[in-house]
Amino acid sequence: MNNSAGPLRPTKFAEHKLVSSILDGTYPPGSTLPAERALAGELGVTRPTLRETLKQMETEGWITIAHGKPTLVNDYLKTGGLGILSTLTRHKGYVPSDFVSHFLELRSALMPRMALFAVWEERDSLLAYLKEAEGLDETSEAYVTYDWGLHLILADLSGNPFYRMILNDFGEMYLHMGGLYFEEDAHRRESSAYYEALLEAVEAKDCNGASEVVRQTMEQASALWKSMMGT
Amino acid sequence: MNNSAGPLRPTKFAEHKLVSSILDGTYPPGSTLPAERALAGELGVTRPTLRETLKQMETEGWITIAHGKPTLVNDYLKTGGLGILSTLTRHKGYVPSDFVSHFLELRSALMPRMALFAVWEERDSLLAYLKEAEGLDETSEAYVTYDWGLHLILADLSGNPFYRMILNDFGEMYLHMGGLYFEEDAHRRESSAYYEALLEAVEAKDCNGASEVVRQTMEQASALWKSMMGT
DNA sequence: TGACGACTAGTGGTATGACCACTTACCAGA
DNA sequence: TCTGGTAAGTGGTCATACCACTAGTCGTCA
Repeated sequence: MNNSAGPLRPTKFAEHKLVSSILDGTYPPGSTLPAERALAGELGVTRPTLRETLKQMETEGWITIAHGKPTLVNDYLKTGGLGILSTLTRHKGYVPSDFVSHFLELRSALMPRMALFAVWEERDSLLAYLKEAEGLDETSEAYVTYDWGLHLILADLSGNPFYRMILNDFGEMYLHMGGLYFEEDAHRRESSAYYEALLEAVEAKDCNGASEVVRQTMEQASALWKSMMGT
Repeated sequence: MNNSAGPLRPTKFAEHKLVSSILDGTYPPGSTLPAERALAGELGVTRPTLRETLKQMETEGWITIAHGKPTLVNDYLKTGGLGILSTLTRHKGYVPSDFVSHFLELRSALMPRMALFAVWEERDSLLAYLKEAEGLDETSEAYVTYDWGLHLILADLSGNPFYRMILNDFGEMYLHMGGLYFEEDAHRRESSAYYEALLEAVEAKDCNGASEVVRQTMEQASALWKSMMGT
């Protein structure tokens, strides 16, 4: 499993190089990329390969390609969708430091609502999942995986597909960041308590109660993170 | 301006054909696509062109490409991000009918929060924008554009870039659907009242009040739509 | 007989080089 | 001065050959 040292396939290499160049200011937003033939030469790949990469970057919102005109570099935070997140995550170091707190803030708006609908509509699969929480290994990986799975289940059961889609876009970022978060024993214990409280509310068929548990936990996590970074 | 009858460039044609084939069940989720060489032949395009299209569809979450294995068709509602929305919108007829109500539901969760932060942080540009509402032409286009612009401004002023990114993904869909919604005189009048109420709250520096105005309007719009479709 | 390993067909990945189509700006003619 | 064509630059497509990974087959060896 050559994880770190893999020579990178040309198409991946080109993407990585280009995104890096945009992020570090070599090709700042508003500027134009070199012509495809020239750019291909610089990167050491052929034009068809380069174009596959460019098309991908375009659908993610990094650039705008137009026939006859030079390719334009976008202000990705303004014009891009959530799709850029997965790519951004792979470029550690360029992820704005406040992205996590912004995500937590957003999550506070979404999760309580998802929980409300989820518990109301269907509880069986949710109950089954929550009961697995007891046997969790005390490892970071186990907790991130489980925690993210809980997010997804709530999204699915809410009946609104958009919740799931939004989470999908955040997936890579969450698994990456959460991996660090759950290294701490205290954080794992806190989450365990959250799972228990939620289980209790769900068993009591208490929609509003469950939603409230989620809300408090989310707000708390958000506030906790802000205070951690603030100091 | 050949809008409707344009012969469609090969790459666009291929995308449209493939997405249609996935949506109508020709290539159902879980199945595999024909080999690239064969598929290129069927579609009447060359392989490099086909591949550009496939790479785009992959980044949007429609399919999963793996070296050596046949290309897999995903269950886009499960694995895809919000990126598929723009493409989906272009395929009218296949947009699930309840997508609008689901969007309105999601919006109810997001906009009040955005408004709260926006009014708190900065009010000047918001005030300026809200004051433009009076001189709006009584046309559908004018209203959709303005209404969507208000969404974007609130997102930007909230300070959380994710709100803007989410809206960006919904952009095409909103402009399309909203175009129909604002055909009705009653709907335009209702929105006008909303803009006025919001302006009032913002001028009074009343964050919570503004947020509440937004919340009520969003909930009301959501409920209204559901009752319209329910009958 | 069973497990291991090379072989091979099928599929995606990349490379070349040529040509088509759109955009822009420059320049010649009215 | 205005107009229209023309040429250069850029993205879009084509055609074909070859490289690289996967999985199933089949022969070999213990």
